[in-house]
Amino acid sequence: MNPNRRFKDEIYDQFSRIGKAVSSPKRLELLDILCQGERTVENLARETSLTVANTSQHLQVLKNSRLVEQEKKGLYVVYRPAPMVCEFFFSMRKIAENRIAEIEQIKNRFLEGKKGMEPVDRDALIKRIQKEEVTILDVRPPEEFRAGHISGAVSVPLQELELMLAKLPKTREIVAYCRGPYCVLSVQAVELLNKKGYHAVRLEEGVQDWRAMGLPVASGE
Amino acid sequence: MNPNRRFKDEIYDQFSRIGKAVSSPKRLELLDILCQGERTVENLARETSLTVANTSQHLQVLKNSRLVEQEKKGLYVVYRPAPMVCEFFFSMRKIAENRIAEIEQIKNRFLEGKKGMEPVDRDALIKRIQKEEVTILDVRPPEEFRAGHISGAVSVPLQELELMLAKLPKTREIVAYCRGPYCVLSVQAVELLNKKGYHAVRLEEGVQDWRAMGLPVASGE
DNA sequence: CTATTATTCAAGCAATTAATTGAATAGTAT
DNA sequence: ATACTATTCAATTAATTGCTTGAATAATAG
Repeated sequence: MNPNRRFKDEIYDQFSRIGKAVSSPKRLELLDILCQGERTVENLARETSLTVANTSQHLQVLKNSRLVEQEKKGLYVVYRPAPMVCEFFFSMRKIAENRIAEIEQIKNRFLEGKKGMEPVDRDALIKRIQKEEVTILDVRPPEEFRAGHISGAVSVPLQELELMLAKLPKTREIVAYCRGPYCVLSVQAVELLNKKGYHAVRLEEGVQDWRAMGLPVASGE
Repeated sequence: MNPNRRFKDEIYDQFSRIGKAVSSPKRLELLDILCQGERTVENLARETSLTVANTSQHLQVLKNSRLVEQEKKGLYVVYRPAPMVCEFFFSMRKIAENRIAEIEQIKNRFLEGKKGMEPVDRDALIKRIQKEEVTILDVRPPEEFRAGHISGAVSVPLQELELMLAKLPKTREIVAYCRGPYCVLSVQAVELLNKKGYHAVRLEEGVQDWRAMGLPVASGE
């Protein structure tokens, strides 16, 4: 074959390794989770409703296309996204949200009929958060809160929310957030809170979006 | 199934439409070419060494994932990238170049033994270009030159290079460029020029990269 | 050493995809 | 109308991929 043609075929073949890695919905979900912080295989399997073997296979694919890195820590293998990968994932997500109308529809259908999920005036909400006029709940697992959270937020993992209810103010408005627009933890939190008589709304943005907007993020504690 | 799980599956399934679109080497090549300017199916088929039917099918896939748009112009159908798609493609290319070592190897193997292709001091070359100490040749097809080219460059499509040789200065250094690092037009141009006794080198960057570096780009003429 | 746990490997099946071929459609020119 | 050209459609084949299952490996604890 023509060497020029061969060169191009070889080059685009290499590029397509990245594309193949992100052509599977489950691998995208894995990447999304990994962008919140490193995880073990088992943890990822639980989050994605995959078998452990299947999760491991998907992670091998991601590793072979250099999108994730792994590190053995004792009995566990911890995976984390490679540099630049999260930015790439977000640009892909953004293009999907902007150009694929079905995504908005799926979101609306899912949130339909749920209280506190109506699209709020985002900028107004963010202003109130900044002025500390509301209580902000980070309902993700505690490791994720530690890895980075919205400044001023309180860590109340969804699982513990019911037990912690007593400590929350009934009069003050509550804003719950989790990993971003496709994470349902905050949806469940807001549902529960409203059922119990609190005034709660959901913030769609996750920590990444928050940071990307230039707003303050804290970590640790 | 659990409605939360269903929601996630549906969402990531939509995201994966973008990934599936860019998981094929040929579709990536098509996108790369389209980012240089709109094209007809036939033209794309010729550039990619695909059959017309096959090209059309790939373009349908890209259209269904909303990465390209089409417009019927008389007998022809003209395709062009959708908004944000080229930025996305470039970020994908960048991640591939940075993380997949094979790409550099393939490039080196291809350029090995060719004169004028040795990696030059890029910044020094760009300075000389800006100071107009060298002649810059844009060896892409004329439509692409018209759609946008490096300021000060002269359009000499590769096909016409041999005929235009007489008009080129033998003493002054010549810099040839085309679509970017994976376009071989400039490689062929530099090879020909050096064989004929000119002093020619290749600029790896394409117009997009040039613009991205904040350097002046012109169009028309 | 043995048992336990986390992860990976290997084989097999069902579903999806890329490329090929030949036919169909839609504009244009005569 | 008829001929011609660019593009798309439809059917087929070969190759690839995702998931499941059960076994293998590796680190740790008793």
